Amino acid sequence: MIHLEWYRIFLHAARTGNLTKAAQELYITQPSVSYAIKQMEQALSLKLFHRLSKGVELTEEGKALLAYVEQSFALLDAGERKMSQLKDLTGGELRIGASDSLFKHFLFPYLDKYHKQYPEVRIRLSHGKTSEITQRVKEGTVDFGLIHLPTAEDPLLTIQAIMTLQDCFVGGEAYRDKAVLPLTAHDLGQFPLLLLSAGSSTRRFAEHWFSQQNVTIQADIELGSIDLLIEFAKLGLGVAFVSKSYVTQELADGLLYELKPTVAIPTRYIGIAARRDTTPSLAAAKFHEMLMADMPALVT
Amino acid sequence: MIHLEWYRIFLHAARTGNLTKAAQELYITQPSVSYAIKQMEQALSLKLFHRLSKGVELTEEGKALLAYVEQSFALLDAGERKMSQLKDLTGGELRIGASDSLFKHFLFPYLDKYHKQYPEVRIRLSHGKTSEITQRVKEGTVDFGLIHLPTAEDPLLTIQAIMTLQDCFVGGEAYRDKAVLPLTAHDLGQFPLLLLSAGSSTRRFAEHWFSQQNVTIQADIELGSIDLLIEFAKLGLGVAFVSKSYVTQELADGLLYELKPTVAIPTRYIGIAARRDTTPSLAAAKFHEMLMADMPALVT
DNA sequence: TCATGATATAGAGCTCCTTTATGGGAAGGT
DNA sequence: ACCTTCCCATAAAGGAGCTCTATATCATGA
Repeated sequence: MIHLEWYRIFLHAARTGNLTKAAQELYITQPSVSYAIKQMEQALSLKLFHRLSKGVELTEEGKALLAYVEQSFALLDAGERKMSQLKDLTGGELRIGASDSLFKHFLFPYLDKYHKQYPEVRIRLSHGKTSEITQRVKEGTVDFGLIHLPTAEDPLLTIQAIMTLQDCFVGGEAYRDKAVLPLTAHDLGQFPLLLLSAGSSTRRFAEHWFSQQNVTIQADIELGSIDLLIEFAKLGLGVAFVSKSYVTQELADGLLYELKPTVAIPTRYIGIAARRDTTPSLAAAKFHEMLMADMPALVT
Repeated sequence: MIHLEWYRIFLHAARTGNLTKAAQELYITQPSVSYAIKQMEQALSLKLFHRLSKGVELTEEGKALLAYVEQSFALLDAGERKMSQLKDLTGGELRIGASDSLFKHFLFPYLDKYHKQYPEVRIRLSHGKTSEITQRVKEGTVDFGLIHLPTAEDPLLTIQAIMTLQDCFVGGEAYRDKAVLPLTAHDLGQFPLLLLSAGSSTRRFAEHWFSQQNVTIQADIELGSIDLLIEFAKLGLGVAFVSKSYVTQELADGLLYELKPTVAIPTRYIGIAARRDTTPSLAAAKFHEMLMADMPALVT
């Protein structure tokens, strides 16, 4: 078996054509290089160098070997550089999966900040339903997932609540006078409702809230994007069910009005799901750290 | 600095996902593998494996590294296979340079035999003038060269005579009666002469022989190919100056007749030129051996 | 709770790489 | 011719660090 360290010595010797110089480059002594080359030649049972009076020169066989070794070492060097990049986050990638609505309204500012701090880290986002996100976390396809809680326990996952989410009903100018007194679920159900598409956890959550109060609702307008939901509400097309934090600005500006329900909408939690038993990549760990630094302490 | 042997251990560990198995594959103990991986992680200052209860699993960084290491090792393996081929002559190449006329009439049977014995060795031939051949030998572009002697001494070359060459004058049927008695150079110069093109060493040799006897000649027909020279002579177009061994058959068959000169044509030598101080490649050494086995002992 | 199968750690041992010292050959200058 | 210089090979001693044995520790599953 060829001792791999020999290849390094071979490489230097071949490039310099001088065992003494090769030794200097490697910070070892010339006999050491001599010895290594000799070992190598014995192992391969062929001569790699011609010994000339003014140094060494590759034999044809040596030249052939050099071609392979050079390429091989170039790869290893590239690998080590890559590792170094990953280490100091000047490379690598951060892969986050999240429920559709969380990206823009929750994650975006952090991604922006992260990207500014580590511009070399490639950010890959994938969205999907909560079950798809957790699956990707388990597979290792994403570093971690952000999901709405509660979700099913899974022995392979750690799930940690990191943020509260307070939903609310909002309407445009037309609902200004409706916004004074608390409304029953039934009352709210009478308005044209602007809801996220069926399948989203927010939609399920809203339906659940209504159904608990024996109100069956039907979305008048169903959209895939929370932004559009808010825009439509501003235009007065109906009452939207959205997270309060997404419309803080609009409420303050008087573009939207909150319709308070008689029965409080439960607080929801945003959770972060990661694989148990695995250390996240450095890129991911840094992001996690950044996220947590900003979060109020929560009882999980 | 990463000790390269670590990579081998890393590779096995990554592939098996089990340090103990990796150790078995490498015929070392598990703590040895543990130790190596740890060294490596410290050297790169990042974690390469997640330690799970049922083995190890690559981290993202580890996966990235594995890609490089696998490719790199594949190359080294390929290199070792190549060396093995070169060693047992199931690969590699034999590069011979020779003066034009030598290939067909001298070298061909050996090349044929060599190729039959080592069909995997690629044979590359290059022809040119003697000076070009020796130049290629010095550059290492060819393993060795076959040339007509004498040639200039060169400190970088070893030149060894390996075969004698006896030139002669031959003519066709028309010269049958001329072939009885020895002829002077002057007599021979009167015949239409069939000679190799100017520039060839055979041509120079012939001219030299004539001029030493104060005969100035002029080629009536000048050809680049010895075969054509012989054909023309058989057709009776004149007297050709060729090596006797090339026309042995024709002389025996009575297709050509030798015109004996009064002054003997000196014996020439075919020599083999190789670089001094360098061992030939194995492919070349074998050919050289095969060549020499067939040669009569010669005083150089 | 015990057995099993992993990895981590500690400490001793020994391999084999490295070093120092030396020799010899070739090239180049005097 | 002789001396100097440069370079590689060899011998023998020394030691760094890999490897081994033994053991601890932890997780899993029966």
